Amino acid sequence: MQTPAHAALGDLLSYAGTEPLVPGTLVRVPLGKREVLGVVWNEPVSLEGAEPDMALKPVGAALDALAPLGEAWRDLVAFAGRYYQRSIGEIALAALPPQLRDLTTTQLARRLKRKTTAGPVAQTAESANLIALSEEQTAALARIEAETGTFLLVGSTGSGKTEVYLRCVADLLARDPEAQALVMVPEINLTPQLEARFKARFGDEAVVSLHSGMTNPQRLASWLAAHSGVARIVLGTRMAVFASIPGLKLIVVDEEHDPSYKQQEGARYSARDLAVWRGQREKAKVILGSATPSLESWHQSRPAEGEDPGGRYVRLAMPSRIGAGELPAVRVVDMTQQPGKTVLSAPLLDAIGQRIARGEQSMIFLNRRGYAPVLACGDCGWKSECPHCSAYRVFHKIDRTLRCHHCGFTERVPRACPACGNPDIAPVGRGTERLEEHLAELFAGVKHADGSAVRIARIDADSTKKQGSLESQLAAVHAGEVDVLVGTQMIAKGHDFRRITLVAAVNPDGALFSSDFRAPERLFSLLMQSAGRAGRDAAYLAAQGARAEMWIQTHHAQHPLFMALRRHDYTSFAAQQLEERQAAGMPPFAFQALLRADAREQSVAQGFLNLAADKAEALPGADLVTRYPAVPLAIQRVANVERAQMLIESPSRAALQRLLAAWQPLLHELRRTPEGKGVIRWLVDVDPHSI
DNA sequence: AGCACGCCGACT
DNA sequence: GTCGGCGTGCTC
Repeated sequence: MQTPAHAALGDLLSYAGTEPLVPGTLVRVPLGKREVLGVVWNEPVSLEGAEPDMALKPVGAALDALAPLGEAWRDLVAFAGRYYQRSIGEIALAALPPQLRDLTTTQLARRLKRKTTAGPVAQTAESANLIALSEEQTAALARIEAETGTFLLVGSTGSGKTEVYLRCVADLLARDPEAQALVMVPEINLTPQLEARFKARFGDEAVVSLHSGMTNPQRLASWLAAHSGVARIVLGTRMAVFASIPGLKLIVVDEEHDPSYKQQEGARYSARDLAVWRGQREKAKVILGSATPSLESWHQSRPAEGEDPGGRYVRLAMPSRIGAGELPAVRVVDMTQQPGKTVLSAPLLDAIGQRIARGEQSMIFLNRRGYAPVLACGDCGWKSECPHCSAYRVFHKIDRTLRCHHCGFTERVPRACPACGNPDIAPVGRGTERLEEHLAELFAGVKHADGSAVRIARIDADSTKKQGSLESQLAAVHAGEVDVLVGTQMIAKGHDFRRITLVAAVNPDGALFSSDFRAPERLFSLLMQSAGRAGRDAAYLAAQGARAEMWIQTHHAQHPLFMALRRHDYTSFAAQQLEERQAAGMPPFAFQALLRADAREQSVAQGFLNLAADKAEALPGADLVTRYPAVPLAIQRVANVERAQMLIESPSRAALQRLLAAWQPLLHELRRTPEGKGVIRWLVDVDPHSI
């Protein structure tokens, strides 16, 4: 009998019981002074005749009103624990709804009584009059129906990927009355609209959501519905990959390239990768959908050629837009040809002005919140550094504060330079607030035909802090109450704005020469996705006689990334990136992990990592795994904690896994030695996203 | 992760 | 003289 556990606690704990319990049964067990939730993990072992080396505590009450968690689920949890170097207990506990932890057996029984029968999926109004599929959709659907395994559905924005998901789910549910489907999206913001679409098609009863924005009782209810089979469709964010879904036959991972699928704290799992594993384990089909797939998935779906045996995913292409205009024309403005300090180039301003005149909307991206990223003194060189982090505090003009985006440290803006008293301290660079202000000044004199003023709006993490404010701001845009929308990448995802005919990225150059080798991939995908926001409604475009445009302002107009973007050519961009990755021996041609350590002193953190690397020398798999020297993180200090990391890389995933598994106990041990003294925490990040 | 035990500063 | 700070250690 076993319980969940944490960190240094052995993976599984043993308890004594009088009745044999089926693996997967939820139980309450004593742990120290507390009673906690546990999951029976293995078949019970008889201790008759054997002398126990430790007094076992008795297992507590079983939550037997609930069906035991299935073997497939336990395998998934065990695999995730193994692969991402965490204890089974940590994964299992994170996978279960929090409320299950403090519910008594009787409370649970009461909740279960409410609803336990899976109703037939209702024929709803919408499903009666479906529009015809395009040829591409029909072809993709036919192959998904005919084949098994993992599919990579490559469809441009507006090609109707969601409709393909809906049809696959519909076919599955109609064919198999027990079957269930899991549909994942990268962000919470995207769940309401997807939920609405699925409920319109399949009825309210059949669909539940699972994401961290839900209250505990809601999560428990959804989880129970999935576990009992009542819910035929489970929608959710990355956490949903761990839901207990006994009838699972289909998994959809929408926008599979999205970095949000990778958990960035605790157990650092990739929900997309686990979805593929889970699909294989449970013989469920997996559909990975994207307009710009991750290079990993793209590589996995390569067609066989010559010696190359090809990838393991079936690649399905849907290049055409449906019911939407053609893809927007991409205009690249060479900022080296513009007057110095130009923020918005004349041709871009002109294009925005024309749209305002026609009553169309424009959207401008700037991936930087606040008014200015730095405040600086021209006399003494003082800059708005954060006293606790190796980063500048951002100037937020709205509430006159300097805010550190890393540790949250906030102060009122000083009246004069804190170092030399010079009253003339100035913002350097620009964020969304300043861009919004700039636009308002530029268009202050411009009026609509009816004499009303031009309306500029801003959507970013600051403007949407309040509950529901994102929704209301989006609604204002939909209602046509906004002419120009400024925002961070928050507005690049999802949302169909029918009247937006121009999208602009005003300063995307940062990612071109980033030290992170994935930065170009992310930028390309973000720009493609942004371009996809424009001209989504063909009828509107036709009525306006307009063509949608995507504008890029750059100092590197000849960069191959922009060249490919102009042609909407993901394929050649991916080919070029993969070639570079292969030449440099980087993912997907190699497998990586990061070992990270935090300490008060950088030298302590690095010392711990380097010593750990020495210890790894003798471990199995070490000869196939490269360990690089420990280095400080890009933002070295956050909240007065120094951070260091070490990259570990191997052409063999198995060798990397073997080494990490053997390393784990040594690392725990090392922390107890004098060298590990000052280490605040350490962690392993398998398949890290940013390095 | 909790929740103990355990040894040093400002309060009834 | 105690209340309480969080450093270190244990939980089948």
